[in-house]
Amino acid sequence: MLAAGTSCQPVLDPSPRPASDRRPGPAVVRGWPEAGVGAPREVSFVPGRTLFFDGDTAVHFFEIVIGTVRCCRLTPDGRRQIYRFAGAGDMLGLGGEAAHTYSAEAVTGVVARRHRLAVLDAAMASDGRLRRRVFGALREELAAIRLQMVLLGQMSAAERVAAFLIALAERVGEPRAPLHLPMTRADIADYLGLSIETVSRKISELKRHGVIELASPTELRITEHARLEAIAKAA
Amino acid sequence: MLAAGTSCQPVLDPSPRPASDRRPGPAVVRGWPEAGVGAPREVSFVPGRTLFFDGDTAVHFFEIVIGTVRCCRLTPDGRRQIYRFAGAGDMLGLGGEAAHTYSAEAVTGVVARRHRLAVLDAAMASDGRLRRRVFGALREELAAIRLQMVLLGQMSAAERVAAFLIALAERVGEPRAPLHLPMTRADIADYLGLSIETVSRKISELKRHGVIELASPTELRITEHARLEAIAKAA
DNA sequence: CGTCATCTTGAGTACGATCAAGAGGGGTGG
DNA sequence: CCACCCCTCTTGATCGTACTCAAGATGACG
Repeated sequence: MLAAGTSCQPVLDPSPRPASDRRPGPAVVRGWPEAGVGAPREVSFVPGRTLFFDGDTAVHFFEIVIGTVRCCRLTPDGRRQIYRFAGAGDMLGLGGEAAHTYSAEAVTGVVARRHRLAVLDAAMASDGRLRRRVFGALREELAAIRLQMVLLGQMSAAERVAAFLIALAERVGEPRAPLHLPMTRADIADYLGLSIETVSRKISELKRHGVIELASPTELRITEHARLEAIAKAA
Repeated sequence: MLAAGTSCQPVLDPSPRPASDRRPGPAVVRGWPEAGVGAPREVSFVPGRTLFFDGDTAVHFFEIVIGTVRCCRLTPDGRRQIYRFAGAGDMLGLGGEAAHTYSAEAVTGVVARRHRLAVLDAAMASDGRLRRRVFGALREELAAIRLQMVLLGQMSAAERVAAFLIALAERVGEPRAPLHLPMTRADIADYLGLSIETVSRKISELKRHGVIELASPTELRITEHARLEAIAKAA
């Protein structure tokens, strides 16, 4: 299914496996040395595949090159909280935990650089740039997660959806550019602490009020940026 | 009001100022050198006083010696999310941000060691133990915050309150020991993403069902640990 | 003893969840 | 190529939980 060793592009599996398929499925494309952190390997994942599981012994950390990854936790009774959507440039599993405390799953086709955690500590001693970069990644993750806590604890459904779209648009940079939602409504719901139906309703409302245009469920454009920001008033 | 230089114990101000009093009010008790991170000073804060404000230039980080600190963010329209209650041994403001992204306020009388952030980077290069300790603190903060996101996004009011009490009890260690709540119901509400009334109601329910004993609003004992954990089923 | 802040409890309301049904779209097989 | 299936998304109706508003209880402090 997965043509290994031929391309850096994410190779999409025609029949993506369910997330419950409990095999980390990296296809090693190639590896090369990089200063400071040993020899990273570039690995790719088809949508739905898992980079690592909650509870796995933390051996590697990942640097995403292409694609979107959802970082999530499951409760014993099956509820899921996505606490982060990671994209190109983001680092995963940096905490240095003995075991990962969350699962990381490919939402789209994903290409990532895989580094050994073991060499990180030593490398950080000698390499100030690396140390500051790792610290910067942790800092950004903390800042983002704190914002998300305000969202989950204090904001209404409409505010959450508006804030989500704004954050997504800011990632892309261009405020007028069409926006692609790589994740499903279920993913968005579990990220925002809402039900699928509520997410769908609030998006429909924004469309009905002319704040956004919806070409398809996954393709939209923010037409009234100011109004969207007014709705997501809790910055 | 504050007898500086006389004691390490938190000196409680008889008339605590509101949190809106925008002066960081450390009373320097004494300073001494410590290996690796320059010369920390031991500073104390009366209840309600602020260690640092959201947006302040990050000059110091703090290590709590005594007391409880609430780390929070305010939305433009005045809603508050407390994302962490920090206690003895916890580190605050470690992110290394240019500016703090949250406020830290003393809930009780607080004594803390104040370190300069500027020397941290250099010290971490040479001191592996320090580096791992700082990393460990960041890791723990991330792990705790992720748990809190599951709580905020997925759990019911009853589950949140139960989980909160369990977490508090685990901090103390002794499961049968009487538990002191240093924070008000408003603090708990803003931490759990609930209203004051709901927090009060759920605590009353636990009391009515014999799961906890409530000597006073701030003094309780968990009598039925298993049932409390069953209520907070989403570990 | 009075005042103020916090906490508790009650009544009514509203927001979002749940249950349910139908629409749209992509992929597969006939 | 078309029909069918499945999955996702949308929309509607109803329900329940937690919020809001309101009033009283409790306790600390002057």
